[in-house]
Amino acid sequence: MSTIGKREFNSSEVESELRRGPWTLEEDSLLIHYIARHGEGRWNMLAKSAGLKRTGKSCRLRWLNYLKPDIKRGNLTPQEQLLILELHSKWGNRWSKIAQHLPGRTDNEIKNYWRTRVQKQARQLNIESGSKRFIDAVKCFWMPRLLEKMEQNNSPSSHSSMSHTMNLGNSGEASINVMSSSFNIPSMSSASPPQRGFIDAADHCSNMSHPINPSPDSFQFSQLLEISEHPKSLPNVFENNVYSYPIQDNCYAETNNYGMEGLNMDPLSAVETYDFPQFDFQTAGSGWMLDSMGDTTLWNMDAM
DNA sequence: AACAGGTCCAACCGCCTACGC
DNA sequence: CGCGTAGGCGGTTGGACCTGT
Repeated sequence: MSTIGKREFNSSEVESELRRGPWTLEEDSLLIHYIARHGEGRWNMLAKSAGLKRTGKSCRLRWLNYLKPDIKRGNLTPQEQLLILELHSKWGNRWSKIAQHLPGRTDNEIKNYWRTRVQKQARQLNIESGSKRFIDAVKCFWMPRLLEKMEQNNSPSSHSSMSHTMNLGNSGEASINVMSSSFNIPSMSSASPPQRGFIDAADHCSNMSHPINPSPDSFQFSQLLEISEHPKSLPNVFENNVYSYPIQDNCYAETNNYGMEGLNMDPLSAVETYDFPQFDFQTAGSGWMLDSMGDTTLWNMDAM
């Protein structure tokens, strides 16, 4: 056994001079060209045949997370963030499963997003990120805000709601248009007494019990996104800001109108009327959530 | 300019499962 | 059934980069 840097290597690793750490352009090129000619799979053999001094695992990871042509780069869109939040509330840390529903995004990227942004957010709010409270808080506050942001991005000069229909295709695939103004998120200014905080609002959300079919007066976001655990095909999820998922054949019937008249989505009335007695962030001012939505990423709490 | 602390993400690690023998 | 191997997954880490002082 010998030591290189902080890590110990066994003799076979040293003998075969396996490389570790960042990939060089030359290595990337070797891998890309080899896969272009011979395809993916049999990674250990591939590594040897391609002349790479890397483990098969390392090659696979490099290809899947970085080199594959359809990998999307750059910040996650609000739509993608929204979908991650929803899917995580549904499936937990099943990153690869979640990634299947975000074409071009890798499980690693989603995992990193969750750990660096979402968990950080939860820490700052003193909520366990996997807890029901946090999920409820996400559904009550951040999902509506993301939806609003999506709407703003979609039609920056208008406050009109996006059009929303759902088309069930022949193959069991459906496109779901999201009508942000159609969510009956409990209005904080009316449904909750003053001086109640973020957590209480989350509790309020969690106390809403709904049947599978949304009623005009009550609807939870998760009911909108009944996504098949076994997609029949990789969907183009966010084309033209329209959700498009393969869904189970027997779900959804009435989705184009949730009767959300009177919904109070005004962030000021929803948030500013509250202080947050349980959290330190109340000292940051009442515009914290607005500030957090000012960036392209939801979880920018620098303003706090 | 220099430094410290924080953030982000590519890459690695260990564990698990599937599969072939 | 037991064993070895490959591939896949989620968790963790190292270091480059960014930001504030």
